[in-house]
Amino acid sequence: MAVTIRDVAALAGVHVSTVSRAMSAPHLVNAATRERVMTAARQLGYRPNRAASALTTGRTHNLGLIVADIANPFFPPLIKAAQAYAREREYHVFVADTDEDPQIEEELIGTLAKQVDGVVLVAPRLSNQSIERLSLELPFVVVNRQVKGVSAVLMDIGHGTGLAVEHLLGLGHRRLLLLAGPRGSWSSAQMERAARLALLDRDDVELVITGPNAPTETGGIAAAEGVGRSGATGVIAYNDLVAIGVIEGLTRAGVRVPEEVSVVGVDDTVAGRLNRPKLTTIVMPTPAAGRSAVDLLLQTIDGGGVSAQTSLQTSLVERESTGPAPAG
Amino acid sequence: MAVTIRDVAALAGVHVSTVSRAMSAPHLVNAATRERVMTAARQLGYRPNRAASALTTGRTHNLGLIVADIANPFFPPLIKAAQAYAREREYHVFVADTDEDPQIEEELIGTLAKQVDGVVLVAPRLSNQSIERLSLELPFVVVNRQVKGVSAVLMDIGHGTGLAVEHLLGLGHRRLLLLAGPRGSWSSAQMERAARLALLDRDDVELVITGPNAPTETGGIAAAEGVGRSGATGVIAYNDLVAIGVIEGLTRAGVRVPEEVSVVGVDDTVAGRLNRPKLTTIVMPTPAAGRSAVDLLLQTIDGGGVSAQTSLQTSLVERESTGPAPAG
DNA sequence: GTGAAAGCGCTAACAC
DNA sequence: GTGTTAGCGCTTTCAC
Repeated sequence: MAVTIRDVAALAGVHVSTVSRAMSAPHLVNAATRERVMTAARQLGYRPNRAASALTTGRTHNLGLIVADIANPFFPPLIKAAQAYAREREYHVFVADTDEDPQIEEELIGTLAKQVDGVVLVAPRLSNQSIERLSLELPFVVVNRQVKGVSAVLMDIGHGTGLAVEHLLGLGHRRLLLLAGPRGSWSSAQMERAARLALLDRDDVELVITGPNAPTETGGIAAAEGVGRSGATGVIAYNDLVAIGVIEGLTRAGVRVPEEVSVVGVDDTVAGRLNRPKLTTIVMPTPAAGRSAVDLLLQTIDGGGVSAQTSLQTSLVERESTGPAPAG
Repeated sequence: MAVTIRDVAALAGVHVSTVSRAMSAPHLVNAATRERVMTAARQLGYRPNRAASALTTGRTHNLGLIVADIANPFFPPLIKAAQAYAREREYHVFVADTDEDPQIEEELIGTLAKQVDGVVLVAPRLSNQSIERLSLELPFVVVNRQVKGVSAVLMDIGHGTGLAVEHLLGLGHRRLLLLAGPRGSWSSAQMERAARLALLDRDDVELVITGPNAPTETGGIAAAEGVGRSGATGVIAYNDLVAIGVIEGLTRAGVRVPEEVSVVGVDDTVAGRLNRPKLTTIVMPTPAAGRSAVDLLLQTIDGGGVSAQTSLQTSLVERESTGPAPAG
């Protein structure tokens, strides 16, 4: 086997407990002794076994990060940032994909529980009730979801939606279509609320909301035909993928974007930046969300369970998929 | 704390070792006893502590997966597949990002070592020598890299490159440009070799190779101006991102794709599918690679360290970024 | 300031 | 077939 604390102790000529102290409570040990221990450790290439120390301390120095679909371009920047920040704080992170299945999600939490100090749940598919129950046993942070008593990182998509609505109104659009996301999606609900709110005092503007729509390009293509039927000239899609799909569907049907119909996405993924026309989209601060989630989680862990919330601002980036409403 | 094997033992009225056996070696225990144990376990919601058992068995049931950049669209499908397959086999996976930095990569391996049974290194930036040395201490599988004595999953990019060359020749292109990847990239080297090989007996065709290029859209934009200088009408880029960048750069310079210059990418990422024109690209079987890597790793772990290789076929998908060579 | 000893949750001989 | 015991690598009282 690899080198253990015993080997270090032997080489340094001290007891194992002294080595342990030298590593994790240096002030409790004589400077000279500590030096000898450290030298011995370096010489042997000693690395403490985190799993072993977890057994006594109850701290694994591991985190779980559970997402619905790693391959969905929304998640990778968040995962990357979370993982990078965790590394800075000397934590490792288990990344797991639920394939949008709440049962897998719950199972994953169960099997991960003993090996982590806490879990970040990104846009979970689990019910609030389940999350509340589980959060009694393990610190959680949810991203883009609000659950009583559970720390959360929220990207203020409502604000972004308001921006998108204003943008379209400014371009002269008077008939708007909001393509909702999957049933039960928190952010979709926020978008709907915000869009309604923004139009409350505008009785010259009509808002149509359709859904649920699959959060994918295919979902967007399927939704495209509804655009024509709705008569809307301004469309806000649940996410970039859906927006890209809508544009694709519209283009196939001979409808030009943005000349005849303007489309706004959500997320600001690579996909949207690469699409032609380049997508006007609501920017979700995913890297910041990843960092904040880990930060909050570590606070929750250290702070002994007080829940907190971080709200992150969204913004609108105007590119090529939106333009002036067609005359008439 | 949570429920332990002791609680189960107490409830079932047996010794802890019997519980342990009932869980991991059921055939060694009386059917009736096992039943009682299982019932007790279920009743209490008992979950074995993997970290604790790892202490005695030496098996953590965890894997490490180290990639250069989670946010690069090449990786997520691989990560997703690896993680899903690992879950089926009752393994959890630590995912870590090195930011293309070999030092971080090595450090990560070091800190992960004690907590995993093996590590998958995807397109590592580490030197062969380092990998060989590290592989003495821990089972590894490398993806798209060949290191003596280390199991590997190879995507046969050489074959794909041959296909791309043939495709361009068939379209009448006689002056080809290969945009190499980062220095030290195994797959870039394979591509160069294959391209040269494919043109060995064609002295009517000229091949120019330039590089290294950053494996990003920006790298591609930067490379675009070299295309004009080379006089090439057919370009094979190191990956989709570079291809997209080249097209962007070319377009800005007023060069039309594919009418004047044809561009082939590598990877078949979402990005390429979404790009306009849609990218003709060499398809990398990334999900299969993720699965195979985990499979090989588990074999290596169980089999006690014999190394093996899996080679995965690549193919070419023709879309809109390639076309007949311009006359003249 | 350092050593001795007990114990975290679990497994693996070894008895019986 | 089951209980006893020791021990994995580490931390944490408790003495001295």
